Order: sequence, then structure tokens, then C-alpha cells
Amino acid sequence: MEIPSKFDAKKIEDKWYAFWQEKNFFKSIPDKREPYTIVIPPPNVTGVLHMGHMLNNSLQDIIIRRARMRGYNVCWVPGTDHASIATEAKVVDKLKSEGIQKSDLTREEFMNHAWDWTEEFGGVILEQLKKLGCSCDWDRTKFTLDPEMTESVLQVFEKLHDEGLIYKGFRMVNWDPEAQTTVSDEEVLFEEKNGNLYHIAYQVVDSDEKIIVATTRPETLLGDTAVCIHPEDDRYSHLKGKKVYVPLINREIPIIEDDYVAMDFGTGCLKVTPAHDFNDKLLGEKHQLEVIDIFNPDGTINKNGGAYKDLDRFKARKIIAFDLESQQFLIKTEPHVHKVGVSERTKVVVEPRLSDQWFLKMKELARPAIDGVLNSNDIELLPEKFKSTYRHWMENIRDWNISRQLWWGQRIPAYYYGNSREDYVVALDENKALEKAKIKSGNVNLTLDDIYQDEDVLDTWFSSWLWPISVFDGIRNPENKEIQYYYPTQDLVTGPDILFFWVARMIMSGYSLRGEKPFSNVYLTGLVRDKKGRKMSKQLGNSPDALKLIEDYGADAVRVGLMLSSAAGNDLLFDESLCQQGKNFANKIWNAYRLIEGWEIEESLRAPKVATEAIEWYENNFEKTLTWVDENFEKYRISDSLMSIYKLVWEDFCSWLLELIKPEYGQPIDHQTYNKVIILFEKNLRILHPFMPFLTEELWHFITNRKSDEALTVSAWPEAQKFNEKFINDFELVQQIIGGIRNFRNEKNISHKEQITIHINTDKKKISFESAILKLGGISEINYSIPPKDFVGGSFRINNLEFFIPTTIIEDPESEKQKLIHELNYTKGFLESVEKKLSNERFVANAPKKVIDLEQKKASDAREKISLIEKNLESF
RNA sequence: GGGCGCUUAGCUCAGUUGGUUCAGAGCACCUCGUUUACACCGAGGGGGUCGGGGGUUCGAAUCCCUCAGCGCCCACCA
Repeated sequence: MEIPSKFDAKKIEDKWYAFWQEKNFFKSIPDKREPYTIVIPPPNVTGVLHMGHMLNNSLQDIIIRRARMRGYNVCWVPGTDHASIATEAKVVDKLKSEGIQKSDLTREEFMNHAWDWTEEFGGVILEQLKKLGCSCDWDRTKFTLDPEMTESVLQVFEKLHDEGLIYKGFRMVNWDPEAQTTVSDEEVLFEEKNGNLYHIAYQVVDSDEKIIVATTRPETLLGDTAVCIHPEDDRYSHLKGKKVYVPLINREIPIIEDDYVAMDFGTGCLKVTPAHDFNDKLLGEKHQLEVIDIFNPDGTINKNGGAYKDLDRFKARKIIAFDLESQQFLIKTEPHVHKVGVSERTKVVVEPRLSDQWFLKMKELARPAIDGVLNSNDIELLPEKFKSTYRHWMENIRDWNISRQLWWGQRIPAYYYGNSREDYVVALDENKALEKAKIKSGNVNLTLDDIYQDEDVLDTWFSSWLWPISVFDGIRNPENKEIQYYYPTQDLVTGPDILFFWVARMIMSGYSLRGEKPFSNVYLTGLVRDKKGRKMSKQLGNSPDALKLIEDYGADAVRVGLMLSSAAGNDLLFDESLCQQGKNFANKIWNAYRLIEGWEIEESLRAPKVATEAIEWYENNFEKTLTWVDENFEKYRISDSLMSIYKLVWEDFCSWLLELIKPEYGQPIDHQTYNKVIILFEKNLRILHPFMPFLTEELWHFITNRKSDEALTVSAWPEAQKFNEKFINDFELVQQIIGGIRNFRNEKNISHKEQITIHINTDKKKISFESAILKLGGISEINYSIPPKDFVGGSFRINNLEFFIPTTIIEDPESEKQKLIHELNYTKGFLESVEKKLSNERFVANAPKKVIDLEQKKASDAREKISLIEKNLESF
């Protein structure tokens, strides 16, 4: 068979992926084996693969593939998330481009459009994951809006409502005027903005005096219901109990006192707008102030704004500031930098707004979740540094606003039957609701026409927080075989940005709904950043096209590139050159096989010593590396694992082992060596497979004709064996010696083709791996003796071995001498420092024996070296 | 404002309880090499007072204090 010298990933990737699927290697059904389960962090159904997905799905696939090879019943559940606000925004945009306004549509019409959209774009990202090589059990693909998933969500809503954990509250929430929905606290980003601090004069009623209030939002004065001063503020004490007029609208409002006011900020006097500010709301409640809402849902001023009605909030701010100034209410305006909350999705400034919303009480749910992660270690959270963040958040957790004023999502299963906001029941469908309503209202004559369902939908996270349970139908059928077998899952791999949105909430739902953790390990990856350290995002346009990367470099190469750059839990600065490195590595492995494959086998030949020794060394070395790899996997140090395999294959296998066993040009290889090297190559493929599934599967099938149901992907991960460190150490010395010889050749310009003889200053028995030195050093003969007096040549030292190589190039004796003197002085200085240490009584008294022994060995080695150099110097 | 973390070779980062091999790796760089697997290659090499300062210790990249720079999370100072 003719193997091309370049590995072409494109030619093989689809073939092997189809093969794996056809053979159902990724499929899992409960059996007697131990399960190994991962649920995918479901990407947005209409999303496309970006670098963050590539990173965490590569990681999951590597973990999954290794587990599969280790004999677990591996189940990786894929799926997508309906991402209510993001998807709805996309659909609204699309409709707008077609000249359709959302407000023109009925709920049902809009939903049809949204489903069309989902069917058109949904699942694209899952196809992309296949390109990356992800070995999910695709038959299990779930969507958070699937009917059974929705049913699970609604059941949970009902259950938590019945337990009193879900309640309806008239609360101040973050309102997104663009999307016209509430957003959770976690979806609000604070941005520093340049604004103004307006000093506004409020006329005191029945007095000539004015009181100056500082505010950043003059338009909210339309909703002012008090002015607040600090009770101990002498500047204003005479005004206690008086009233003021709100400028422009001349409404009378009281002056109240509260020590919440900071006397040293602004004028020490605060205007209170309970409808539009979180603090003012609290003040309002405390002092029983009137609440005047001045905004429409779209952020324009409502009828309470009088003359300013229908103005956009920012326009209103300008006009009111202008009016204040022209009517001499505005004392001064100073620039002021402050943080403003913006909606994560739409980037518009959120408006604190009072409205009826549904909430989930979190305090009780948080308790076991805190304990499980921080005390009992039931769940391992990695990297450790996130534990303190987690603790901080969980201990200060606030109730979760789970309602959204959107259509795309699970509609809240609350049905109203009366006029009061409390006249509602929670039920899974309207018939059940009707029955409940009849009972609750006492009115048996109610009909379906008398009840109507809540307009809001549930926050997306209210479905995804159930993900590890709901994908196995563990909500509706808690005792089913699947959930009992697969739950709790093993690992959760995701980005740190959704630790609170999602991870913490899954932990809470797991403990509270199943009484058991949802997963044993949480591994938070770093964020993928560009070379300038910016987070890769669509907005910035700095994220490379994930699919193009796979196209250009091959999936294996991209996976390797990502893994090489991602240290555990640290952010990674992604650079495309890392994919090139991955591609080079793939090509290297490919060519290693090409070399082996090209050898002609001669049955009658016996294995040369150099080959048997080299193989023995490599076998030990392999086991040592494998042990290290396994250890690192346990710690989720995946990139360290890969790096050690990378070095094992490229350096140890290719540069050392293959070079040592390679037969002379045109010569055949012996049967025994050939078989062994094939076995070793195959073992390399096994441990490479999780990282580079396509290439390794291809090569594995090259090696021998496999049966049709055989595949590397379901072969066994090698069991790490005991190894003999002595082989590795001895060979290391030999590597140094060969390095010394090569360096000598380089310096002296001796071609590698030229065979040379060498003297070593020892009459001891031969050095281990002598044959390796002969072969790779290009040495024709080793003499274990110092060279004769008339020797012409040079020398170098490795440890305390001195090597003499004859050369016709005569060194300048003076520079040679200077070099020796320099080395002598350095060694003497070193010896001095070691001796000083050894003569320090406190060192000898305190340091462990091991350390002292080492220092003594260093000293004696140094002495030996000094005498060696001095002897050499005598000849000058 | 509160909390957490980072700063080690040109770049990206390892460095696990302070003690051979602790000053490392990969990439990049320089020199040499068209050797019959691979130039997506081979051989060799240079490069860091471990952010600054102070302390603890026989011994510090590692522990403590402090300063500087950077990042993240949380938080309603109008």
C-alpha cells in the first residue's frame, strides 16, 4: 500500500465518524457495567459553534472517550437549549426584516414562526459537534422545549409552588425596555458611564427656602414622593416635618429623615422615587410613601408624567434638565461617572420597575448545595479557586425571579379565575386548573371561559437547571430505570461564566428534587480569549470560525491545539498557530507509521542488541508516562496529560526509539523487533485516541486488517504497569552522551556521516546502552581508556565521564585552556558554596538526611571534576 | 466599596506538602543539515537576579508583610 507523505484529515474524518455511528459505539443502554455519564451543557438551539464550545466539548469528548476505553458504559447526552430571550430576540429581528411586528401577531402565530426558525437553524450546532468528533449518544438528543421536558418543568413548578417555595410577588425587578421583559440580576451587566449629577432646587412649602437635591436621573422626579435627609444633618434640621414642591409639576411631597442618606455625598439630600429605584423602594416602604410609576413598558413616560407623556426616558431626561434650567431649578450640573446596569442581551439600560413576578425562594435550596460542595466534598469543584466565589454567592443568594414577559418558553402554569391577583391556581393543564379553581373559589359554575392562563413564560434556566434529571425523565418518572442507572452523572464541564446561572442551580435542584447531587465533578474551563486578551465574542468579531479551523487543520489538530493551550481552569489566549502545531503532530504520527510500514521483514534475522535494549527502555518509559497521564486525568489536568503524550510520541518514540531500531538503508528488519514496535505503536495510538480520534482510528485500521466490528474507539485503554526506573535513568545518561557527541560534531564541523572513534576515561565495565551510542553517535569504536599521549583531538565531559574524540582540526590551545580555566573556577566556586553549606551546623542539624547526602555527593563530584580538569590543564 | 486570583525565558504557561534532578516545557528565535518516515523534518544552541522591596528559615519561585501593575466575581451611594 502506498501511503502519502502528508496526512489529509479531510479524507478520513467523515468516514470514521459515520463508521462509529453505524456501529452504535456511542450508544448507551443500561447494563451491568458501571456507567460514566456526562450531560452536555446544552448550547442555544439556534447558535453556532464558537471557540468556547470547541474547548469544553473537546474536553468532554476526551474524558468520555477515555472512559469508554476503560470499559465504562459511557453515556454522553447531547441537547440544545431554547434560550428564550436570545432566540425570541432573533425571531423578532427576523420578522421585523420581513415587515412583521411582534405586536401584530397572536401568541400562537408568533410561536409558529419561532418553531419554524428553530427547525431551520436548530441542530446546526449539533452537526458541528459531530465534525469536532464528539461521541455523544445522539439517539438521546434532547431539547429543553420538547413536550416531555416541558411537562417536567411544569411539574416542578407545581411541586415547588405547592411547597410554598414559588410565590408571586410585586417586586422591583430589572426591566429591559427593549425586549420588554424582566431580566434576572445575573443578566444585568454594570457598565461605567459618563453621566451628570444634576443639582436641583426643591422649593420648600410656605417658605422662601429651597433645598438642593443631587440626582443622576432628573426625569424620575416625575415620580418623586419624598425628599430625604439624614436625621443628624444640622444643615437641614430646621426643615424636618416640612414639605417641598416637586419642580415642574408642583406636587407636594414630604421631607423625611433616614440615616440611609450619606451626608457627604452630593448635597446630603436625596430625592425618593420608590417606583424606580431599589433603595428608594425600601425607603418608600419604611416611610409608607406613595408609589408613582412614570414609565410605560417600552421605557417611555406614561400618563403620570403629565406634559412629558410619551417621551422616551433619555429624551425626557434632556428636556426635563432643559426645563429645570430655564425655570431656574437647576443649580448646577457636574460630570459624574457611575455604573449603570445594562441588559446582557440587548445592551440597553435596564430600568428598575415594580411589577408582578414569580419568584423561587432560594435560601432553603442553597443549604444542601453549599454543604455538598464546600463541606462534605460530595461534589468536587475544580479549579479550587471557584469555591470561594461559589460560597460567597450561595451565602448571599436572593430569590430567583423566574418569570419572563416573553412568549418563547414554557408558559407559567398559573390560571386566574377572579379579579384579585391572588385568585389563581397552579395546574398542569386548563382542565385540572378548572377543577382546582372551582374548589378554591367555591364557585362550581366556573367554566373554561372563566379562567385564563398567566401570560408570562419561565426563565430558560428554570428548564436547564433540571437538565441532568430531566434528560433521563427523572422528574416525571423518578423511579425509572434510566435515571436510577445514570444518575448522578460523573462530570460537568462548562465555562465559569455560568457557574451561578446554571451549575449552582443544578446542584440545588439535584439535592432538592432527587436528594442527590447531579454530578460528582464540576470542571470549569477557562474563557477563550484572543491574543490581545479579549474574550472571544461574536460582537467583537474576534473569534475564528470554528468550522473553518476544522476545515483548515483537521478536527484532531484543532483539538490538540486547544488542549495544548488550556492549562487547567485558566483562561487561554487562543492563537491559530496552536492548530498548526496540532496538525504538525498529526503528520508526525502519520509518518512514523509510514516508516514502520515501509520496512521489509526478514524472518530469519535475530534482533540486534541495540533494538532489544531500545525497546526495553521504551516499554519502561511508556509505562512511566502512562502512569503520569492517568494521574493527571484524575486531576482534570488534561493538557498536562496531552503534553506528556506529545513528548512521548514525538521525542521518545520517533526521535529515539525509531532511530535506534531503524535498519540500515535497504536492509530488512528482524521479525521480533518489528512485532514489538508495532505493539508499541499501537499502544501509542490507544492513549492518543481520546485526543485525536480520527487519525488514530485510521492508523489503527492500517496496522492489520481488523474485523468489521473492531475499532480503536472501543478498544482498551492500556493498564499502567510497573516500570523499572533504572532503565530510564541509564538511558538518560546515554541520551546526554549522544547529545555531547552530536554537539561536538556540530562545533568541530564533523559530518554525521563520518564514523569516529571515542575514548572514555573509565576502565569500569561498559556503559549501559553502549550500542545506542555507537548507532546514534556514529561511533565505530569505544575505547574504555584514556587516549595515548600523542592523541590529537578534543574532549567533553558528561557528569564525571570524559570523552575524547580525535579530530584533525587543531584547536587553538590558548582558547581551549581558557575554557578549562573558566570551568575550573566555576566548579571551585560551586564546591565552595556546597562546603559552606555543609559546614553550617544548623544546616546539618536541621536538614533531612536525604538532603545532606545529596549535598555531600555534590561536593565529592565537584572535587572529582576539579582534579580531572586540573590534570587536563597540566598538558598545556 | 467588598471578596478572590494573577505577575516565572520573546510568547503561552508548568512548577503539587519550602530541600537532588528547581529555575522547567511547548512555541518562537539562532547555527548547521536537501541522512533513503516526515522541511508539517532532523541535530545542536542561546535566553529568565521567578513584578519591586522587606521579613521568617540552615535553606524561599514556593510561607508572611508591603508596594506596583493586571484580571475576575459580588455590591443600589443618589
